[in-house]
Amino acid sequence: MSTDISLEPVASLTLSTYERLRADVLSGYWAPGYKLGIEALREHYASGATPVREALNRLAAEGWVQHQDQRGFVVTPVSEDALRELAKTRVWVETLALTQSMEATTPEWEERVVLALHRLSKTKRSLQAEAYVENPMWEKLHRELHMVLISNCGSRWLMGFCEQLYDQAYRYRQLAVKTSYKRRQELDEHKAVVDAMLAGDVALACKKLTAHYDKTAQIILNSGAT
Amino acid sequence: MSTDISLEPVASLTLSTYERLRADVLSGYWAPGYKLGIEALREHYASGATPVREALNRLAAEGWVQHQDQRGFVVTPVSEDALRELAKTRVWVETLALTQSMEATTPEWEERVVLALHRLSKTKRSLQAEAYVENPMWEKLHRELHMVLISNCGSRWLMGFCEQLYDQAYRYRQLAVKTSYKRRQELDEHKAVVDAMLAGDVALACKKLTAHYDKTAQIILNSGAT
DNA sequence: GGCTTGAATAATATCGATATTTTTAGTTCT
DNA sequence: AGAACTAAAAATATCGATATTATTCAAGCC
Repeated sequence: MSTDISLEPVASLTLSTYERLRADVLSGYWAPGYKLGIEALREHYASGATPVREALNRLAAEGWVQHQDQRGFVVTPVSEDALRELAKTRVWVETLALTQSMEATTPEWEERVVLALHRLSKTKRSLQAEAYVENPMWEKLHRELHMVLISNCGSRWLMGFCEQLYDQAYRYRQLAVKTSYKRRQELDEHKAVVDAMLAGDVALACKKLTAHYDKTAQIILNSGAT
Repeated sequence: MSTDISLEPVASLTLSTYERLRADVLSGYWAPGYKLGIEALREHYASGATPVREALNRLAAEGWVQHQDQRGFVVTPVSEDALRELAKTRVWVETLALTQSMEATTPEWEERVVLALHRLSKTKRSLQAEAYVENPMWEKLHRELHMVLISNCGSRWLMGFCEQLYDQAYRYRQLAVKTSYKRRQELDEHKAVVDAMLAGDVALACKKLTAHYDKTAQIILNSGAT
């Protein structure tokens, strides 16, 4: 099954449909290239045509789905080239954001980073030891760490771009995980970035961050998921 | 009046409504903070509630309007701080894109840049000599030049971000123009960027581009439009 | 007088039905 | 057979009407 129904009072059907649909595209539940028929979605999410349509329009603007005029919506396809481009862009934009964050460093920000790393280090990547089973808490804290790292850059635009790129990369990660899950010492990689950041070494921090992303991209490419 | 009705066959009402609405927000026809009531828009654009709603959802995802749940849509407000943040981000992201473009330079790209600058130089900024009257052709070619300059960066994401920031800045320019129009030697500034680019001097090109944007932001801030 | 309460009002969000358009499938002609 | 055309079927886009939810404004209460 796909997403669960949240128990909290739902503000509007459009929003709820949007959020669930988005989550299902990110997780790979709706595969890249899949034709998202209005009627099918309406039924799947127990919603109406209007909310589904509005959700799809928002997702189209964000690049998660593509809209072919008069021919409906499809989940944005993936490709090796697209992944390489994404990874490249991510390195550029996020090192930029990290650099700016570090140049405006404050004790308060450093503490937030340290805390985020600590929390992540206390959390298991997989819910099971034998096989990989996504741990939502780990995912949440991982995203959190990356966002906190750039949160001091002073530009909401830049943070938004990083967020977008992070989520796009997450979809690729999800697709790869379905094929093969490679163990790796992610904590060390994160720690290297944070250490360099605490030392005030911008170049080293960017280098470590770049290495982290390059490795991620490489693993996904090798998995052959695309 | 706001936007003209295009004579070409319109693909879908949603798309047409989206495009006209977007143009009207960009031009400042709908002022920042203005409440965009569904019924009013439906009537203004001779469209239905569904197309209007879908257009607004797309614009919300792009940051042109804000959606308050169950309370409709408003045009995203402007502020001095927001403009400063926008200008700062633009400098960061576009110098990044320009740098990457230059590092991957090709004769073919250089020719496209030279051509874009030439065309812009042949076009008047204002349709009238005495007073400022926007020249749509100049606006088109100006945007074109900036886009061509970064078009060689190798990342659609990055180009998309620059486009978004460019259009956001355009709205601020439009608002400022309504207050006061300052003459300036824009062509020289553009030429300086292109010359540095042709000389292969990345640092200088970025410096000139930064100066260009800083000046633009300063003029808008001084106009007191925000 | 200021604050809360409660219709009346206005707007948004959503649904069900309809008009278009695209796709599919079948049929005919070369 | 293969191409081209046509009719039927399916899907999208759009409309008009309804249900819900905020907002307004006036009356009652402390």
